[in-house]
Amino acid sequence: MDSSWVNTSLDLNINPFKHVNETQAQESKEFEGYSTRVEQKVQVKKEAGVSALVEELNRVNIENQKLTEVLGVVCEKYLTLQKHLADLTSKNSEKELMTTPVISMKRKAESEDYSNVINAINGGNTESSSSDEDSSKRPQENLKTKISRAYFPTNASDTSLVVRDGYQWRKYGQKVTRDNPSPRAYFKCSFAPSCPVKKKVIKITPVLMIIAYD
DNA sequence: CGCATTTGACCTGCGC
DNA sequence: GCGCAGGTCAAATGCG
Repeated sequence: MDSSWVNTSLDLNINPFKHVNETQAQESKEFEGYSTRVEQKVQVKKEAGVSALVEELNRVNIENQKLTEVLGVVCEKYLTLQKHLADLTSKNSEKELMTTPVISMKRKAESEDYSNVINAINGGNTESSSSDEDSSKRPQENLKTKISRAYFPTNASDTSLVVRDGYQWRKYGQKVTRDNPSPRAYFKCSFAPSCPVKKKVIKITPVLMIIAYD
């Protein structure tokens, strides 16, 4: 959205009396012979109404100017954000191009998943956007397993993948994967013996972990 | 001693 | 069908 795309002016008619047409002028001439007393009464009423209308129109006009200014500021901020997003996206694509030859073409789904994570971060989403897309494309898979993700800040010096999220988890495995130098940890819910919930903790940057709940 | 964590082995699924 | 990589299991180990 650009400010040039939208006509921010409300195009308020601040002087409606300009647009009186010729027929109305003729009609007024025809009534010139009427008594002056009636005319004066009507004139007094008209003047009071006109002054009120002009006052109202002035108020609306000022409001219109203020809104135009606010809209201009909003458009400017939007353009700045859009530029920032474009920069981040281009940086990300460069990074992907550099890493693509290293990452095996196998486990394609996993690699795509990881890039979606980065995209989600760039887009400012805390929830992966891919999950929404997948839900429309592959509804049957989502019926089987519902995976949600959360991003968790961590210290760069903290090598443990233990996340205190208020639930009881038992770590049952840890694995180093090719697409990420830092290991990923696998946890099972230990809140109840029959609890089927699992979570996977992956450190995607030194200060950020992604937790995938299954 | 009991529980949680670690870690190497095994299983499973996907791509070629 | 084979090889590879992610996911899981279970014995070993550590800690309170």
